[in-house]
Amino acid sequence: MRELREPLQQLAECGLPTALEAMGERWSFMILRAAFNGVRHFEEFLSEISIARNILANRLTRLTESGILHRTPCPDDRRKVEYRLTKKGLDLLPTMIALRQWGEKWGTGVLSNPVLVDDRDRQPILPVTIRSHDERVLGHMDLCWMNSADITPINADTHEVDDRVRKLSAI
Amino acid sequence: MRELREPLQQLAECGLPTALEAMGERWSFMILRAAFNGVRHFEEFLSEISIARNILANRLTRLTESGILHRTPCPDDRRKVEYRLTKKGLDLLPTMIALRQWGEKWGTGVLSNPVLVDDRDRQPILPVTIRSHDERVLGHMDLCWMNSADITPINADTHEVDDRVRKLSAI
DNA sequence: TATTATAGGTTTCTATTTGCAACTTAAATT
DNA sequence: AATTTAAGTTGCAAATAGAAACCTATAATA
Repeated sequence: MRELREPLQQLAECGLPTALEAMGERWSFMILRAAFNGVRHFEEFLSEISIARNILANRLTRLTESGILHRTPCPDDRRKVEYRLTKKGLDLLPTMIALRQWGEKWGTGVLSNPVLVDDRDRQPILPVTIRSHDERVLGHMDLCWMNSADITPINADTHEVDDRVRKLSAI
Repeated sequence: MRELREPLQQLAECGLPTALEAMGERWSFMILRAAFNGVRHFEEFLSEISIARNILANRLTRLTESGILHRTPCPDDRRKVEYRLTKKGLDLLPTMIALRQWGEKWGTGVLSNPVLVDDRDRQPILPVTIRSHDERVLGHMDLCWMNSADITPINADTHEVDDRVRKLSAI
């Protein structure tokens, strides 16, 4: 980010306000976390999170409206409703993990247990970081803003990393 | 995350509530974004963000109290106060970028410009992802929870990636 | 079949938070 | 000395959050 300041009139146009409109309300991230942990029903959310009924109802509606959750009445028990993460909702996982890791790192030294591991090798995941196109880990001093028109395109096919990322986000 | 559900009683103990306590209020992320873009003074925040004076004052105090911003009276102009990101605040960059990228990807197809690039090669950064200890990009189906006591330690020295990350977060 | 329990809400009312506008205080500029 | 700037504070109205009771449809139980 350095000395280069993002053109400030355009600050309003970035993705952050959009994201906050969907996820900026109180409890939204907690509901999301529960959903990632397999929670699917109203009463289940209610008992996992210490949230008021009406607020939960409101948030679930809003998360559904914004396409983060999908609401389906259960065919087998018609009292029940299933809330499931959509692709859009699942795509919030990096954000959520990043936020959570930050909380763990800087919070009151509660060493978190259990820990998130890669199912394949059972090793803890890395801290979420910002990476250059060739996967180098970047700090905030390594970043700057550029007009997208001024960027020299590189041949993405020669970069299998980009492919992996593209493939992942196309699930 | 798969079928393995995080022990739910322990849901309360993860880093997310901590993080949300500091960053969960309305405007906090917008203030953070402004700070990352070099905004440092009260009136400057006020003109960049469409926030009310009293709310801004309140948020700046709270962000300062939670150690995300550092507040210093300016020596050269003693009316002014400087708010600067601390290390703890800077460490929120991956979270913020992840959130922003999500907003850009799923928001109303406003192709964002300017774009964040690596200062070194002027190429756009990658989408923020979750990675295994050996840098593989992981999706939510690749993750599971494990008791930290049950994890087989690997020799971190043989993994230069971990070193890079460790070095970065030690700035 | 009648009764009770469960699931997923809604309603009502109160407390807290947000937001606007005006005011304040100290320091710098003209 | 008068004005402007910076960083707040105060007072008040509107919006939002939260607790508790209530409601409706369905399912399970006696």
